[in-house]
Amino acid sequence: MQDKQLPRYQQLKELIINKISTGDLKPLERVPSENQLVKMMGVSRMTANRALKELNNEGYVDRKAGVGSFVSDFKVNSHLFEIKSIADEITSRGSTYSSEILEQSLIQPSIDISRKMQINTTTQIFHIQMVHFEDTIPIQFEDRYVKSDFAPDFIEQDFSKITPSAYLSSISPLNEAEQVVSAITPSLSISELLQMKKDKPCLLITRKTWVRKVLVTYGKFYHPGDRYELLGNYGPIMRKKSSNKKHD
Amino acid sequence: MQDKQLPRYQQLKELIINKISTGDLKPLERVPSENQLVKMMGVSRMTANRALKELNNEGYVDRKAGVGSFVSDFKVNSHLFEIKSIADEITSRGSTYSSEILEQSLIQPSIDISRKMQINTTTQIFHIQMVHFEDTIPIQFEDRYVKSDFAPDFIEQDFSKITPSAYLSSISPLNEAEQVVSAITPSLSISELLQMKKDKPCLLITRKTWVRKVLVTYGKFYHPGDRYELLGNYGPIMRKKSSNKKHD
DNA sequence: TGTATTAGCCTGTATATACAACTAACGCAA
DNA sequence: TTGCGTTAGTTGTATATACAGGCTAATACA
Repeated sequence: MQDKQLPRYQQLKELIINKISTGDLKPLERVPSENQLVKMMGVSRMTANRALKELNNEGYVDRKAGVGSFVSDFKVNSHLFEIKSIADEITSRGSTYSSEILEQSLIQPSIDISRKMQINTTTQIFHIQMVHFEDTIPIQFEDRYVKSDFAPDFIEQDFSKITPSAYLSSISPLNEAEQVVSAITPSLSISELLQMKKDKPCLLITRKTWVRKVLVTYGKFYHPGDRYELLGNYGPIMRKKSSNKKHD
Repeated sequence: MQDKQLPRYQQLKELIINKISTGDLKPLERVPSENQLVKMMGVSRMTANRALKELNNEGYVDRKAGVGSFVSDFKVNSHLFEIKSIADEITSRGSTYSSEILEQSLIQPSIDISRKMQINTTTQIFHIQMVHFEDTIPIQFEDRYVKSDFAPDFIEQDFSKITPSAYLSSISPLNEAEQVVSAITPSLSISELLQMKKDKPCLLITRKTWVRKVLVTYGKFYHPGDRYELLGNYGPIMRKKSSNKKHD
């Protein structure tokens, strides 16, 4: 349809993004160097440089002078309101993480959920409900739906060992997300799960994530208001520093 | 101190950022074109291009092929959790905005506030408390402190005509912000101001903003949980489209 | 006067080239 | 074995050049 061809640096970017998305290139693996792209694709080095530099800015790859370019480890992503694993968050505070799984099944979505996930009611999806604890104190109730074709092995995972978030981003880095934050009074069952006193407020995060423009998960995350807050930093210059990861 | 000189494209960027920060270049004003920078600064066009392109990515300037580069209008900023005027937000929904000012004065900060604003208790600062309404329904209680040297005329403003946020960003675009979102049970006085029922939850946003690395405001913004939510979008490709603004 | 063309400036893209700085790995000498 | 210099490959920066395409305003023409 688009008879107008994309610029060459953009073609290079999409080629590499595709290899990452399909798993052809895995996190921490080496990406073709600028000079390799010059030979392989017949472009000038500046064009290859532009493609890799932009992929770096967008968080797809990490680059290091004298070493090379590598597929970035998407565990550290979403610089702003970090959509990271609640388990990492808890352990990085020096606390002990644990969890309790309440439900993990393949279901027929309700009308409401099918609409939110942009599917019809006959398409089965995964559903998980679990509570995350910080030193035995409940810190999040997770109520999540996942497209079954995106993560066909979802049902067999042991989510006491790896969180759904971590598992899903191990399949493919999520490249788009939307979240709505609100303050609610939790239902009785949720307030009990979170061991909250009656009428205490709850921070509710409703989040959708997309991979390659396709919605893959929809989830609600409930946090006790007195035990959790969301932090966000904004500013023009806010590049994350990459940690000292080993490469092959 | 830094005997190592910065790269030239970086020098260009800082030169322009400086002119924007000091007000030498104002929003929507024309920024030197690539060819002008070539002549003025004695760099090649590609170097000037890189500087302007990066300033564009970082949100400092808007560029348009065939037209030029312009200082961006920071009213539409913070692509993610938008820190925008509550009044704009309400009117853009088609509702009527109004407000009620409860306090507007120059005060001696408390120990707590002086620490949060990184000043000593003898430095006087401005304090404002007001309620923002959407069609006569209270939607936000604002409790804000402002450094007096940043906005010396703050006390004389008529904040029923222009919101504090809008006034402050008219003085200088805020280039850095931090906000913490939490869910609380409001105090009795606040729940009355917001016409909330007893024990209903409240979304509290605590925000600090900096201009040129100096903290200028500290504020708490309370929203009725059932009348307000925060939306955030994340993704690698999410450039905002600039509206059809007139340039000189 | 009204309309079409053109000239000129702007950004976007692409190439070829060059040198600097950094890093890992190898080889060689102490 | 240890230590050090060399070397090859990588990214970072910078220049000069070129053409395409978007936009505006001046110009030429009817």
